[in-house]
Amino acid sequence: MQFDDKVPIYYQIKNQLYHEMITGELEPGDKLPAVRQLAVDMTVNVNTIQRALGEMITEGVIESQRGKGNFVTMDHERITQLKEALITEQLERVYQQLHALDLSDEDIIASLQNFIKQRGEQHV
Amino acid sequence: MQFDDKVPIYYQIKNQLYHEMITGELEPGDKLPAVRQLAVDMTVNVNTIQRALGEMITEGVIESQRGKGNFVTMDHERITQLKEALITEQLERVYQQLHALDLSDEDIIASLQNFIKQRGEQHV
DNA sequence: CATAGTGTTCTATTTGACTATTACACTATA
DNA sequence: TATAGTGTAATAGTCAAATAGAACACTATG
Repeated sequence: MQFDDKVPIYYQIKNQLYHEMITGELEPGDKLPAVRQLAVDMTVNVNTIQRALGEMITEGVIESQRGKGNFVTMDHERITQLKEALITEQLERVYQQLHALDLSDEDIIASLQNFIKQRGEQHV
Repeated sequence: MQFDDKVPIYYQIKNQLYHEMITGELEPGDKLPAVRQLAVDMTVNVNTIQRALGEMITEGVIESQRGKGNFVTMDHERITQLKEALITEQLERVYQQLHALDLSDEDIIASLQNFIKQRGEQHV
């Protein structure tokens, strides 16, 4: 896995796992790979995995069972909330940033539409 | 100035200065505040300012004159390129992130439009 | 009950970011 | 030419993130 060296790795791991939970790659009740396996997969130290999981356990999206493994919460509602929160967070950020670059609301939408359009043309 | 503790401060300072150059708060040829003044304004150490400016000097957007001060490049073209690059960077990132959250191209545009609409209603 | 597979905890070490402080180099000007 | 205002550089110290490695606690199972 490749990381952005401007953001803590444990933080990026959290986001990665969030994504898997939201896209359904990981479903409620699913068992996560063992921490040592995750560490290997992500070419990262076990402690770093533990740090990411620790926060997610505190947040209630993952439940840990000593000796058994780590499991995605059965609380579907929580996953839904998580997705909404992540989306809003992203939109909020890009809005703030582009607004700071002097783009109006209309400019922002137009530039995104244009970006996606061009992207579509490139990736055919 | 408030910083996001997930990203290096010197990096956020660079972005702040970029923004000022792009919005016209700082124009080509303008003299920047003295490094010690910037340090006070941003409640940050001089070395941290220096680190940010150092990179911007390397990039060619700021020119330093020992004993005189730091100045925004006279190269308008460079500023324009900078703005384009920053916008694309933001769009690229939000697109990747929302795409990873299973949103289609249409979903992404719709959610942004909806976000801006709701925001407009709130901030009246 | 031994063993393998889990999560958990702890200590030690390294690295990058940031701060604090001081000194140095150059420019403008009273 | 002295002084104030600038950028530049160097040293030392603190802190958080990450790594490495070991040990411990619990569960399942042959």
